[in-house]
Amino acid sequence: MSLLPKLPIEEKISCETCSSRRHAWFKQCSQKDLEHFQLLRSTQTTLKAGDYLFMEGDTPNSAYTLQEGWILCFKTLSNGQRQVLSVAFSGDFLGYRTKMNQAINYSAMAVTDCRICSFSEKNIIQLLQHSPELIQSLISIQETQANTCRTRLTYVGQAPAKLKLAYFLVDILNKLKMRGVDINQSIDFPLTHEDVADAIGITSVHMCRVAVELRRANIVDCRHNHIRVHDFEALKELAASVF
Amino acid sequence: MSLLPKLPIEEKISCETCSSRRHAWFKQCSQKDLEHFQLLRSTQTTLKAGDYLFMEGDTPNSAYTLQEGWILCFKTLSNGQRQVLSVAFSGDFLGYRTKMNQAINYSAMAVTDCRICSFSEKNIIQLLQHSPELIQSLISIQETQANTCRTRLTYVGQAPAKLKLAYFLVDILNKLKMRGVDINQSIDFPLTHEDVADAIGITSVHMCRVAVELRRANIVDCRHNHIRVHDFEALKELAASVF
DNA sequence: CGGACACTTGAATTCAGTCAATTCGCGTGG
DNA sequence: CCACGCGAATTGACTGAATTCAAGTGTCCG
Repeated sequence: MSLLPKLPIEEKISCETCSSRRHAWFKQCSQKDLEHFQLLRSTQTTLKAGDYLFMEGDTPNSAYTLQEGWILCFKTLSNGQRQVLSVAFSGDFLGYRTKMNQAINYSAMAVTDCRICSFSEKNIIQLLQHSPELIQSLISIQETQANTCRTRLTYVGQAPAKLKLAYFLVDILNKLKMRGVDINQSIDFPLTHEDVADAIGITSVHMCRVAVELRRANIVDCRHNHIRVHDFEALKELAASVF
Repeated sequence: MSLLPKLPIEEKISCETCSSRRHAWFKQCSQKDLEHFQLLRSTQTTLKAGDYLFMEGDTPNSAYTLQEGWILCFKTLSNGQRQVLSVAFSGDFLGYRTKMNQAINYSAMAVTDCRICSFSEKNIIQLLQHSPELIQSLISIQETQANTCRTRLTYVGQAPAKLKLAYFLVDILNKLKMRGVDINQSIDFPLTHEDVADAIGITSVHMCRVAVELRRANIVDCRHNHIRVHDFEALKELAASVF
């Protein structure tokens, strides 16, 4: 069995019942707006683990709301290294550019099977014209993404590896928690040591050493597609010690 | 004499004649809109080198357009280290948040004397309601800032010190060039080695070593408030080799 | 049960950090 | 105009965190 249950090619899910709704672009919409919103949804698709939603240099004419699954956004360097920019979860909005005909400058790859909702440029423009709250929400999403990136830049630039890892994990655990995951038991965690290493700017070998250290300290055990938090308080304390 | 001529406490400059206009939020405004814009400008102020525009944790009720001068945005860590997030120039828009009553999570400090144009939250809201192009422009500004941050994160996380420095300098030189500075001669450069080091995630001692290396290679000489580019092509080539 | 990939570990190396001592350059005040 | 003082830049010696290389071992999944 794969990590997460394969997503059936199922009937389209309505916006109203979509599990990602609480975290998505349209979280503040009224019932009436939601109906309109749904009409302008272009397509609903699935990705298999390993598939790209888009690649650096692509010019996708849509933006995407991730309904279910994990997606990794990253930039690739000329020497083949990656910098993971963000991990996207249910509700996250990806691929939007002010000018959709301009190339996107990072890649997005599914790390698990995913279900995704697409909006064409045309429909996005119509939605934005229709609803001022959606504009507000879009600006707010961009702001959040920028803040996350600034924070990441800060700890990647300045903190030692152990704290980078702690901060990164707390960040992800909080997001999972908000989505109803019980972090007191073993959780599906589809990122490899290498994925995490690329996110916090260290090598996978060093990532492993630091991971071992946190495990031996009985704080958190993170490997083989699972994470088990033994002492969230201690982990949060480590993370908090950065700022 | 100070690095840059002291800014006289002069008469308010009109938006129309403001030197930052070409790079600013309102760069696409019509003549008519510009007049309206100017009416809603709240105040025009000056900062002395070293002054804070705002500090992490503040809740300024205005956003700012930098008219003239250099401003450094940075986050501070608990151990006293800084991560410089961006260097702002003429035309850059600072301090905006979707909810202006929420605290800002980084600081902005003048590194030279600056002239600044403020917009109160109330007036920003009115401007945005008045002009859809301003909304568009705001989203576009946010997008650019996020892209810059993602790029910085990538090279800070993955590149060796020499390439980080090259990329950072090319970035700044390009911005200066866009603002009409002739980069073929010695240029005012008010950042210390320490400022640059904090931007690219290394120590000032190591920054110095790398700076010496680039100088000995006859590529660029950067110290004591001046930068002199000897071989911009070579510098750009170094920077380009990151991605 | 076997193959692939993820993870682990050790040893050697290297890039960058730390500490400390000068030197340099600029602005101030005599 | 020169001397002084201070912050910035430089240098050397040493330390240390993280990388590299290489050889395992463990786990998952078909």
